[in-house]
Amino acid sequence: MNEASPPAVYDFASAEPQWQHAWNEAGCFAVDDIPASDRPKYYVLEMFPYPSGKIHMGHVRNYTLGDVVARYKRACGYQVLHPMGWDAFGLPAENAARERGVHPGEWTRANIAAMRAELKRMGLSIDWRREFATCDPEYYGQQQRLFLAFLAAGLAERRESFVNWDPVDGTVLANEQVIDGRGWRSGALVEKKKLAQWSMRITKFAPELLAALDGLDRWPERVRTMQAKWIGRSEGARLRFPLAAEEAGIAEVEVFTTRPDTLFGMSFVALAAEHPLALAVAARDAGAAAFVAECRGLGTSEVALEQAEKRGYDTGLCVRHPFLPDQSFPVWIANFVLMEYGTGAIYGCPAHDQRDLDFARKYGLEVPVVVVPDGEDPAAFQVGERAFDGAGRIANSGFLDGRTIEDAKQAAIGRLTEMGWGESVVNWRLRDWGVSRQRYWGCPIPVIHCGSCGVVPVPDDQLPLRLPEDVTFDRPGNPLDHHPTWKHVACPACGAAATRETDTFDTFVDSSWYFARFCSPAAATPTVRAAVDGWLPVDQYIGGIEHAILHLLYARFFTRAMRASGYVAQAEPFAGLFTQGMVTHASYKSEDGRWLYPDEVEQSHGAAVERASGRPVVVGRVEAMSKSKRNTVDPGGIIYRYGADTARWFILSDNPPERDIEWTEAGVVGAYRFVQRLYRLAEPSCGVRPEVPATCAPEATALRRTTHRTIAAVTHALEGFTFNVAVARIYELAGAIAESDRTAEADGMAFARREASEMAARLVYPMMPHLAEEIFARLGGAGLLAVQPWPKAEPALLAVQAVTIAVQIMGKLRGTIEAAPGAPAAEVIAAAEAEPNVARQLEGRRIVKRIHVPDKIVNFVVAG
RNA sequence: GCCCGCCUGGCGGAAUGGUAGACGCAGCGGACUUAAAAUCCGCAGCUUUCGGGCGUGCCGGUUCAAGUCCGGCGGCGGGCACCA
Repeated sequence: MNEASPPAVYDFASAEPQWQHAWNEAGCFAVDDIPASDRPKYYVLEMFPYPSGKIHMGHVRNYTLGDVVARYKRACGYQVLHPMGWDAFGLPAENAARERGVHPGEWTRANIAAMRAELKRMGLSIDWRREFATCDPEYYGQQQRLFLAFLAAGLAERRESFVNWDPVDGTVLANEQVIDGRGWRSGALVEKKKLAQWSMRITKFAPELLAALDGLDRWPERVRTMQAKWIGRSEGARLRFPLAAEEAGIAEVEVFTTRPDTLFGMSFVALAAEHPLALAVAARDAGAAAFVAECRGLGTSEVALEQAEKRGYDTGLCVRHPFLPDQSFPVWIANFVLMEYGTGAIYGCPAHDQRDLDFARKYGLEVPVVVVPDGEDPAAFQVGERAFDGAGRIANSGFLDGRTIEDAKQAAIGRLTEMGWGESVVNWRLRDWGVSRQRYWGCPIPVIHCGSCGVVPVPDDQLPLRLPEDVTFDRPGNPLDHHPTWKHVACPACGAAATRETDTFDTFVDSSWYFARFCSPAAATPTVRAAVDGWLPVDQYIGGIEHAILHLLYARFFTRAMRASGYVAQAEPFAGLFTQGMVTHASYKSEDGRWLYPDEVEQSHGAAVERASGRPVVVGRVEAMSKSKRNTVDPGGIIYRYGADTARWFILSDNPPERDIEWTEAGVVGAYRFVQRLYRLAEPSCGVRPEVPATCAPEATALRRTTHRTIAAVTHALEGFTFNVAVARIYELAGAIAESDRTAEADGMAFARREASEMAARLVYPMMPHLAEEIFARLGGAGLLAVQPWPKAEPALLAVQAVTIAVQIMGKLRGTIEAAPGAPAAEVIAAAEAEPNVARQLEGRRIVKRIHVPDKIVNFVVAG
């Protein structure tokens, strides 16, 4: 180092493409459709991207995390399936078509090409031969085949129903896609509309989708809870109240309740506005019709948000009561009753349900108390403005009096069943999944509507049913429907003139089985059993928490439906799930209120100013990167300036992967410095091929211990998904290598230093693969690091020679002593008592108890 | 309203009930340099009469020992929400 040689600089710009090329040439990341039997398999998958045109930092994080797992598992001897594809259907392509006159397919393909190039520059260990886009007819044709199988199996059906209509996007939305009463994409208030549309019978699997959550022990608890709540199992009773007089042929009202114990506390029945009986009344009663129309126009969620006011309309109808034959109860239409849940009708028990109480107070209905808290007088207990829904005893309820709530539920259901008025039932919150979308850029639903044959599947030999290319976007609505010829066909069954279904699938259908298709992406059938049965389930799935319900639930359903149709053996698609945090950044606003990109801002004299004008900038909060706030950083630019490894290293440093991470320029520069430092640290060992030394100086042994402890620690951290800790341990090893420079001449040090450098490269490989290959090659390593096995720590070097034992008095640290590992208690305690500071403090005090935890701690408990 | 998670230096964070603050960022000091950058080395929770005292949101408990376990409170974040 004394020579005036310029410090080595790692030229990532030439090294990164070179190593990517080398991996590609060697086929390091390719696996077969049918996994080989000689090694265990591991399927790593990151949620595939929508091809918007550019990758963003969320992608960088997602795919880096997956790549660390893939490269690590490969080194551990697994054959690793790590594919990439494109969630390529969807509305943005149609919007681009409307705005710029470019065909959605062309726009999408161009975006895919741009993003593929960016992802490749990240150096991901992906088997690119498996790449596909969901808009490829070869993919969506197989999806059509799956759908027809589901149709035949009764897992898909066409149904006339109220749907969520997004007036801005001009399409139907699934319940899952309505958030706070607004469309998840457009943000428009959703309307209710009755339409015939296709739906997937996800409710058929509700019990098993719920039960199987328990087995997903490598899923975050949070996601499992969210799904469980969404599926929403509740036990209760269904019961039928006969109407005092029939209305339009309707003789009774069926309700669902979880509180049959409070049946004696009933004071009314309430119907949803869309309930058949409500509609029947509305048909003859103008007041009812007006109220029903009002409820429908508002949308239930809007009411909840804006006013939360209970409103109703008295139909004038009455029902009889199973246990109170002498009384009758009024039937109301109420705005707080949901047609989608239960039976669309409830019985009101105001004393013990807050909503019912609000309603009863407003309309002057009775409030009979039937549950009394322990210690209260049943005759005197009254309910004010708060309903009582706590524990207590049943009262004023005939045969139920004195029972607990649970007992009373059973007794009431038993009596109802005997009387034939009702029965116990399990109700689910989950609704069937409406998949029809009135869109062009999606997978065509492969059915034909024939006047005489009804719904006829498109014959298998006509799949894929392709989208027509020649469509126009010059008017609102569905271009497929407007197409002059596409929808007109002869019925495959009878030959008569018929029309094609012009709706396409919700794009969530496309992403519900892509993980299965990756196993055999070119197959002439949706799946190849030996391939999917060999590779599935995905061992580690990685993506954002925002898909905790929608995508993950649909994929779970789809896998079950595929199993029922014989396409896979597995019921669960994802054995392990990891939800990553978001990438955040400070946001900036100019004086005149424009959002500024971080690139437009610079630091000047400790204050942020606008680069172009020098004007001060308001620094806003650190939040998720978003285009609207312009607080985004383009990964492409970062990779160009600092290299892929720097970007990967930064995004793995500091934060645990599940937590949000703040992207900072300083952090990136820090990561880049480490890339260069590690490269420089290895330099003295380049070309050195020392034998295992006969004797090692203590310094050399110490370095070797650090090296092997780091191997163990990094391995442990990678296994536990605590990549930030792995990063920290590698920093420590780098520090140890740097320190060893001072004793480079000691016995065995050349060997120890070379070993440390090589191990640093090998340990850093999953995270910074290009740099690792470069260092490994310069050290004289044979072949590609990408095919090297994961290093193993030598147990002899992990064994500690001496331990530092903390000495406490009454739990407070008073000193430390060195001891041999496993030293006998008496010896250690004696040494602890002799420690000068400890001895001084123990003077004149009586030791009551001596606690000795081997190799850890000694604690003296003293009197007084 | 209900459910879940989180709360540790200036900042991100580390810590199988056993020496709190590893590692990094920012900071400070030094070396090298005409100088700066880069690099390298070092310091660093607060406080102190230099013995020590205080310290992981707050209050209490269990324990020889609590960031960690238990109970309560507060704050922040997220999810669900007229679900009968």
